Amino acid sequence: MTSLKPKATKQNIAHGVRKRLLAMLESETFGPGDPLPSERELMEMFNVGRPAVREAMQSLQVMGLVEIRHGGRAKVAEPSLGRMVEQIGETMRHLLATSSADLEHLKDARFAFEKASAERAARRRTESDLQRLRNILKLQDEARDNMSQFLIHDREFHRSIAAISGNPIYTALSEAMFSWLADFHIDVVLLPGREQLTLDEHNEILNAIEARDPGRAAKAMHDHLTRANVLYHRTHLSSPDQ
Amino acid sequence: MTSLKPKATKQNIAHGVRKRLLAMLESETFGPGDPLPSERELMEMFNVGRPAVREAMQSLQVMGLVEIRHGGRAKVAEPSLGRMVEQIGETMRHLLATSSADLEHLKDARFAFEKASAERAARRRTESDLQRLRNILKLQDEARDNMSQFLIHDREFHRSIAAISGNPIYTALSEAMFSWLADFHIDVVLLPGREQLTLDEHNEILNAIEARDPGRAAKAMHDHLTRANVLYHRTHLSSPDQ
DNA sequence: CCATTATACTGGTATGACAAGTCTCAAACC
DNA sequence: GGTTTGAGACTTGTCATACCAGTATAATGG
Repeated sequence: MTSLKPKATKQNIAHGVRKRLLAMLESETFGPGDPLPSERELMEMFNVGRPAVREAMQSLQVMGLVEIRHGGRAKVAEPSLGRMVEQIGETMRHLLATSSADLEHLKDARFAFEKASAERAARRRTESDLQRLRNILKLQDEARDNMSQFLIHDREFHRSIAAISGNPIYTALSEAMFSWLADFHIDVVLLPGREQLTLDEHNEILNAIEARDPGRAAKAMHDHLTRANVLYHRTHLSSPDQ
Repeated sequence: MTSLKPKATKQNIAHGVRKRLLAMLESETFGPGDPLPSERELMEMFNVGRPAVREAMQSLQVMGLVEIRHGGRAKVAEPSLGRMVEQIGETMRHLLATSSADLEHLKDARFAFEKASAERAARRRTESDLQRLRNILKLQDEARDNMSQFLIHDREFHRSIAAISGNPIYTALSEAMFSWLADFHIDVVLLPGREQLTLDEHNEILNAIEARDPGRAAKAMHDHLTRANVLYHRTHLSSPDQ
């Protein structure tokens, strides 16, 4: 018997079961919403114990590929970027909680991303896009006395700019970065008493996008985020910015 | 009957256990490398059964926060971006396998990311950075007859450009996007017989970075990726499935 | 002293039992 | 007839137990 085994026993049984289940999900036999076989059926199907099946299913749930409900059969979930973001959200929260350096890196990455997003929006925006942005800004203006509501519209403004790209990855990333940073009370853009400044900057971004001027849009976004970040540091840390 | 519940009930016991374990990991009592209590100890500690403990630990392993070895105690892992990428790698693979549209979106996002990366590299590059890039290009040139080796150096070239940013998020994302796309035989940049073209384009990117010309670097990167993508489409359109 | 082995750990898996939630469908009610 | 309700048969959730399979460590023999 040759000792050349390219596969051997990968890690554990559950891992093998997950692979087979993944193959099933990628085949044509299962589509989003379809119910999966019960755990008992699967353990007979794969000749493994229930723990192995449960572990594999649990793993698939964490991956966002199936939806498990107590008492009912698991259903095939529709793969979505939003679910993936949810998947790594808690991990990211833990990472940021234990490493303040990574928090700065994430803020920096968001800068670059939002700038690219604004540039792209300035190139691709349609009339309806502008209409939506204007509406959001109007709602945000009306909510300037309601901090939490004001923040919701702020988030929506950035999200919509990302959405104009037409690439759902942009939207998901915008949404994700915002919520990750918000978890750490870094509202990125907002400070009490500065609502008017935020609104003015948003307006400048909107004008640049309306004018189809990518460079101006990028600069407006950059100034917007930089100003907020500097203010944040001065207020919370009193430490100079790079 | 008014049913106003602030979602106090946990999903399941394992979820609660995971939360308590997470709190332990974020406290000062545990640092990277420290061994965790055994499953038996944890089930006594939390007054739950072993499945609940196992499920929670499994979840933490998927999140990349602990390392579980058969026969030994679990250890606290050092949180890292690389591990997070690994975490969502398989999910991403599945997502791309079931949605060809998202594949295009990912390629598009990579374009924008690599452009921003090149811009930033042109602004921040040091002499040692240039030295490293030149060395990689030299190795890639020498490996032009070895396709797999050629590709490794290609990957390293892009990774190094991202690394110049000084932000590990850039590096991790560059690595991740490259490997995700590579899984689908989209080598993004490489086609047999076009090695010299790839080398020339890499050289132009390097020159732009050396000249500290962000715009030129971005354009060079854009042309590089666009050319590769167009070639890819043309090749696969005219040839049957492979 | 070092290498080897025996043993007491650890996690991995299987099984059975029961609790708790969900679904189905037929009986009961209006 | 149409709607509600509730019993029963599913399902997953959890636990307890036992045993298998690796690992680490102490005891043992050179």
